[in-house]
Amino acid sequence: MKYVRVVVDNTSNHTDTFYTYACSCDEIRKGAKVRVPFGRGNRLKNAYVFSVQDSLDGEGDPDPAKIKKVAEIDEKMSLPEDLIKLCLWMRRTYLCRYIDAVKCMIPPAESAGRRKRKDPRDEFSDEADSAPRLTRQQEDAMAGILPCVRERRHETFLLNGVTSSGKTEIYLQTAQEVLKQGRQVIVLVPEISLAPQTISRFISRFGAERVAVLHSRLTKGQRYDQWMRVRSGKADVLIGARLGVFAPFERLGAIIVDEEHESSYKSDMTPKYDAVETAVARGKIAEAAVILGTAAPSVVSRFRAAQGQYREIRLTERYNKTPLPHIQIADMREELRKGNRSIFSTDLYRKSLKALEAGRQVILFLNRRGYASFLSCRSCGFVLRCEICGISMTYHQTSGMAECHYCGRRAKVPQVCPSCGSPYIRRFGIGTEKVEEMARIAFPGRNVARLDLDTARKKGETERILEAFRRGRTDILVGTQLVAKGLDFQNVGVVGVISADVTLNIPDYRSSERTFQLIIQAAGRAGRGSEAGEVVVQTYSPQEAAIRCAASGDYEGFYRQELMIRKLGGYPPFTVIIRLVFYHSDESCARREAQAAYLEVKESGIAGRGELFSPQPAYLSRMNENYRYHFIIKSPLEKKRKYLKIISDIRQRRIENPAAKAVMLIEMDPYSLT
DNA sequence: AGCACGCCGACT
DNA sequence: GTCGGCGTGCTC
Repeated sequence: MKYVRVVVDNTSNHTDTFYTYACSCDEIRKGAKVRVPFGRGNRLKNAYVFSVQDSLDGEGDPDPAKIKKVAEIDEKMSLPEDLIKLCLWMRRTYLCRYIDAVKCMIPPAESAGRRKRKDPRDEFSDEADSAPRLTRQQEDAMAGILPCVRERRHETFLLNGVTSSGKTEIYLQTAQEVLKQGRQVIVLVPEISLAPQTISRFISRFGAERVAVLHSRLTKGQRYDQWMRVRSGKADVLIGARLGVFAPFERLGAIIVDEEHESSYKSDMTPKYDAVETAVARGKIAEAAVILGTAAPSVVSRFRAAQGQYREIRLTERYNKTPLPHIQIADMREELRKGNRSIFSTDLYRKSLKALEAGRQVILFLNRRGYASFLSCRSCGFVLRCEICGISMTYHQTSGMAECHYCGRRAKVPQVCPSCGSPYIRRFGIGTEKVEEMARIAFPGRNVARLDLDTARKKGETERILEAFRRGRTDILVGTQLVAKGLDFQNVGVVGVISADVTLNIPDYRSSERTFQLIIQAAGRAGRGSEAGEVVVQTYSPQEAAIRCAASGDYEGFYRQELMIRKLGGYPPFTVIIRLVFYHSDESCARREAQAAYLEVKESGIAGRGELFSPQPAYLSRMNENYRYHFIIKSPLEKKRKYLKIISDIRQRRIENPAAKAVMLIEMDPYSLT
């Protein structure tokens, strides 16, 4: 007879603990999925085994008289042991429930219909392909990675390689070695729909039989099938979006994260995990190598590499030796002075025209998020920022005031520019639709298409638009960052960033980083074929480090400057931002409970200067009939544990207190403050 | 979250 | 008597 501690699949906050059951099967293992009688009705519930013991040792164990027996064991749906450890890590790190973590790792309930379904791998050809000769730099990179794989120890590599430096080949050869060791490999890509080249290269190298694909766009049935192929050992290479990090491999040898800087690795649902951080945690637990690949590392990853937590490997040469495209900055203040009020600078217009006449194509980017309107001077480029937080303030229609989304500070909108006295201080906001319209007018007779969230919503539409562009039926493609990510078109002569200021001025401490990334990525879209390409970045803030450094390809310069700003402002990697959101249909409820939690944190006395900010309505304060209040903690790294303890105690007290009506959400390093 | 228990009023 | 209303409290 064994005793097992299980987590019961029950959405209740009140059952987020271990329950002890007796089990007559001695072979029961950690990670097993079981069915247990639960509650007064003894109805069978799904549960997962978190530990197995031979006897009841008293400590934390319940009254033996209350212990029931495990009803059945579902061997084929069990989880590997390292994932159970990862659940514990997730609960600790993101303050989610055990079951929330488990739910990330199991496929959704099998659908009733057992019809034959389409396999997501079918879309990819599997023409066999063999490993090419590596460049000298690639050889050196492999020399760093291979010993780690062979010795089966954990290490995180930050593979920092310029666009087209052959990072994918490094991934392939690392995977090759992992498979040779009889182990398995996970490859994460930021957006599966935009990475078909990566998938087909893995399928070509290893054969579709060994490869599984996992992402949220699959149907439930497809996801179940792919999950089973991994679980049963039929596949040993998994390519997936962020949830692929939870693939149930028993003998994980490596996790490869492509484009590690991408924001899509952050989950927007509970638990709000960060797949990159989770990959490193799983790599440690499973003693697997982790490779974070990127052309421009996130500030946080680069900092960790500098601290020695990761080992950085650089690839500075392009595989085909074509030069990186030239990036030109167009100063839109100057354009205004010259009387150009259009959205296209003279240079972007001329270069585009020339490229189109030469039979080449043009991509125009604009990253516009509907609600984010900031205040900017069109004469000098001044942007209204919060004096305390340093991030741009957002104009609120309702109050007519500018507000800081971090600390809640409000300011009157200045009539004239505080910096240069010009009256042209305006709310900023044009969208891709406008750009599409203007492009039609500016380039008559050319085919213009638009790709953004609105057009991508329709199934198959993204593929159709991209295919039309690939075949040259479209001359000009207007889009949001959807177009910037990893697309490989050979005939793009010009890439235009319509307004780098839009990303630069979203109210978030990462806005500079995102702008830098966006420009580097956008530039990577130009001149991928044999001929060079040109990039024009339009901005009202040409002096900004993110823009200057991106244009000159100076990552180090940007990184140094940005790190200094993060240090001064108390932002990651020097702190962890913890955000607590409270929502309820009754406004006073949400406000009162946010205030109460805030006071508890405050009265604990651990918050130093500039660490704790008082509650305020969230930007979209009324969402789905709910009123939302939030507050923010900037926790220095060494205090993270203490803050998490306090917050988890608050959560526990709220569970026990029936007067706590609002829903409390906890977010670590939130991506945005909506 | 379920689900049973229980203490109340309204019905056969 | 006993059926069912929903408030209360526990789930190994």
